[in-house]
Amino acid sequence: MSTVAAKEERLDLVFHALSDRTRRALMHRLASEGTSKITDLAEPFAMSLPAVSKHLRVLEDARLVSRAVDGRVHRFRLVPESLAPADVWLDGYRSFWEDTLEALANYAERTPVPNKRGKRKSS
Amino acid sequence: MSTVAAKEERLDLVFHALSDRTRRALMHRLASEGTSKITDLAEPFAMSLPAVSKHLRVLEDARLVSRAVDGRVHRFRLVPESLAPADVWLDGYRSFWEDTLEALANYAERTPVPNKRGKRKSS
DNA sequence: GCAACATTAAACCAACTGGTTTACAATTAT
DNA sequence: ATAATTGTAAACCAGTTGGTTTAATGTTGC
Repeated sequence: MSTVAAKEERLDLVFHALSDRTRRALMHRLASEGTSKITDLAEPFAMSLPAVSKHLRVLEDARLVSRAVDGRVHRFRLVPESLAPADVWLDGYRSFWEDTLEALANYAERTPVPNKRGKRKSS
Repeated sequence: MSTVAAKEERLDLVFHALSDRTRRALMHRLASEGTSKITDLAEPFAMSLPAVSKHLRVLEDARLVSRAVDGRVHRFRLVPESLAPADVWLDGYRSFWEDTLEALANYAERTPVPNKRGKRKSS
């Protein structure tokens, strides 16, 4: 197990799950509120319950959330460590874009443009 | 500009672009080989040129690559800093899953399993 | 037992995806 | 001028997505 193809499959699932703002919002709610049942999760969204149920299924398939069925209520919790593969993938490019931003910052320093947003790096 | 909705839109585009292994492979090639024309990029893939062309368009829409037309050849280069929004989003959850992994690592420390990878945190 | 509740299933829909093939337009080389 | 090269456009296709509405299923409370 843990073949290259399987890892690519995981990345497909995770990135796809993250590509919808409703699903990202669901994750956000689970992160801040902990375990929640689906009716509560669905409440703030302007869409039907089955729609939210489907979104949760997509997140579950990507293992980004897990489900605990307790009687008639399904409780979801975040499984944030499932984001690790995506993070590791991005890691491979982080040096790349930090170099670019660094270059950009250096350029900005030498250039007298006033509306420079102070998005400072620690280094 | 830079509204919440616009940022969500960017995340939608970036995560969607990353959710396909062919597109990730294209990014990988651009990262290792620098600027490349589309015929060269398409060569190792078992699909038609128009298919690769479409994938590059998706990456371009997400601003993950940029295109420079020079005569009849289109040269692509990576725009890795466009990964930053996705990285920032993941950042909001990193502490979460690192806590989990830390707990897992602590557990592993008390458990005689040898193959623990030394991914240390600075803190 | 029965009504209310929590959730999924099923059927449907329009739009999008990832791929194809064939045609076209533009540029370059001979 | 003509042929080869580079790439997109267009038309098409099967499958998926994100949503709906209307059942149906299982649980819980009275």
